Amino acid sequence: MSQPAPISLLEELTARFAAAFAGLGADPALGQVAVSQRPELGQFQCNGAMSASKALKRNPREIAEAVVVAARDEALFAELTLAGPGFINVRVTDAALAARANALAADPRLGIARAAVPQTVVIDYGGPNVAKPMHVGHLRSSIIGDSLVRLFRFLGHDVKGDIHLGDWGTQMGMLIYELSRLQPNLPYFDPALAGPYPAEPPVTMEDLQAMYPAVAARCKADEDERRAATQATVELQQGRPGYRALWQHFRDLSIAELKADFHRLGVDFDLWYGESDYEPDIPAMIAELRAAGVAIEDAGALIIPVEQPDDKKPMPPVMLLKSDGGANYATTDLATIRQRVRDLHADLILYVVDKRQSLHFEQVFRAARKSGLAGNAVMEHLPFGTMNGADGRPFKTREGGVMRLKDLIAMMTDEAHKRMLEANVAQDYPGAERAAIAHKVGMAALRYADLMNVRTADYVFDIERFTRFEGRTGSYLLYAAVRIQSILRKAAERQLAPGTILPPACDEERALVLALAQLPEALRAAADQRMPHHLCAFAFDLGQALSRFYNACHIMDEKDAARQASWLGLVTLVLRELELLLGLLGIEIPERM
RNA sequence: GCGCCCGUAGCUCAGGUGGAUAGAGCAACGGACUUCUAAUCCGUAGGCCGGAGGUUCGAGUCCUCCCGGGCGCGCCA
Repeated sequence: MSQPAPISLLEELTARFAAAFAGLGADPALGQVAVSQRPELGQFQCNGAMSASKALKRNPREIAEAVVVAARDEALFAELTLAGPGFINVRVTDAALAARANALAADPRLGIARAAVPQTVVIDYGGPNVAKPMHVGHLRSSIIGDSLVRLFRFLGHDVKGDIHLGDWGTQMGMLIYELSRLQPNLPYFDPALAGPYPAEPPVTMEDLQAMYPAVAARCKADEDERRAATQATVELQQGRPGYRALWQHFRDLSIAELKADFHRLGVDFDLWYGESDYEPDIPAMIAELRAAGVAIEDAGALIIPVEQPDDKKPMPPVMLLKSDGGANYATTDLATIRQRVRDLHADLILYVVDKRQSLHFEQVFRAARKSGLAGNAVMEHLPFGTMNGADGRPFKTREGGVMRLKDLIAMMTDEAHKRMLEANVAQDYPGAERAAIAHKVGMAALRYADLMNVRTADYVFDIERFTRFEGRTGSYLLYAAVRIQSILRKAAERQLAPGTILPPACDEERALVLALAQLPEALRAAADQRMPHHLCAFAFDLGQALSRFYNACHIMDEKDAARQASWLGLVTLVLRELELLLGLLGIEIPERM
């Protein structure tokens, strides 16, 4: 029933060398095998002999020789050679490679083990705000988070992706205040009235999006305006019925808009909780924190000190209640952790949030641990860098405003369309199919261009470069997959079926099998580091290995039927890995292009 | 001021726990198409890895200092 966890090729090689090192009395960890940096010398390498030299007080070269003798296995190793001070270079037999490829082909999970101990993982990403248009600042959080959701879920964890909507706090008070100024006669503002209120919202989404920047700017500039907005916020939080009714309208309008935007982007959430959902829990949480002596009064506010003796920097306390009695961002975040641990039974909580908020999360995590409300859950802030324009400043529209996600998606699709026209791609397909392909190409370009960067680094948005059909782009990978699909269709027409994969007969074929065997390491690196760019890099390497093979070996013209069937099996396997990888990146592959 | 992140080819970026000659894409130059979709592939050229010390048999990677850039630092979210 429960099958033994599959072991990757690299793990198998490492196990052999680890045993050999252990046999010499050295640390088995020194047996770590890596893909060779010098392909002309070997496919893999092990450098442990040099490190072992000190502990064993022996010449590294001697150690390497002894390891090679101990590891010897003619079925697995085609070649074990020594070089330099004690490098061990490894080549694997073609028979072993073929066996590995067939094992992958036979495994629905492509050799990827399910987590031995599945965890409940809550991933907090997206984080759009009600009434504010979603802009490119939310883009990275959304697509990185989405990719991590897909990855952790594939690895067998119980994943809950939570949008953590910004639907509470000052911004809502600002909007209510702004509407009271613009339309003071609405029933929501009549203190004598406690409802019922109209079912239809008094404003449209467009109105809200115009109101927010206006009122935010005035609050920033004018003390009185700010006070009025704060007053509205406090009254909302105290439950004034008209304000709650308005808030509900604003929230409903925004969610409808957000769902449409995220759908276009291909991002889904399991949970649509918002900050407001934790609001009722806050008094009880504060009472607990007070009772436990964790929260203390300071200068009229309620705080949790979180500094530690070994801090190298000043660590401000978490502000639970401001001196005006209002709750804060951090308060909501703590209440959220409390709920995720108590009700969702989270083992791991990942926050895909802008790197500028790292101090905030440091404080909140400390407070959550100190107070015990995090239980045993592990919390991690997964910071990401900014998407910049060509000027190196955060990406803006030509007019200098924030780029709305909806417009960005349209831009990407249009640009993809333009490229397709230039390259004469899909021009004879039906218009609806062509449009669908353009959307997929545009989204693939956007997601790949974003995810290929190391998460924490800033990157430059360059739509022309992203949508190119050449090089490290989403389109390149779609093309690789589509070419395989095309071959498999042609083969099916000729009644040719994929067969057992034979030992590779040429360098391109061998390199392709070797690339295929490295899938587990790519997924593991991406998951361990929570860095999807490893998936991007591996997908490109695999695509390139495929293209080389494709150029060198003409499948449909192959005369040897067994070899032809083997090649069909091989490219089927490549397609399955590409489908998995692109799927984890949230990239959809069209039937044809 | 204190703290965090970053500086690698003309441009955009990779570089597990320190390992051999620092890689890729784009751009440049030269090749391979009666195409299983050339959106591809092969080759050439391009580098004092910001600078200076140090640890080590070995440093892009670890430590210290400096230069240059980004960001953050109690009642915003």
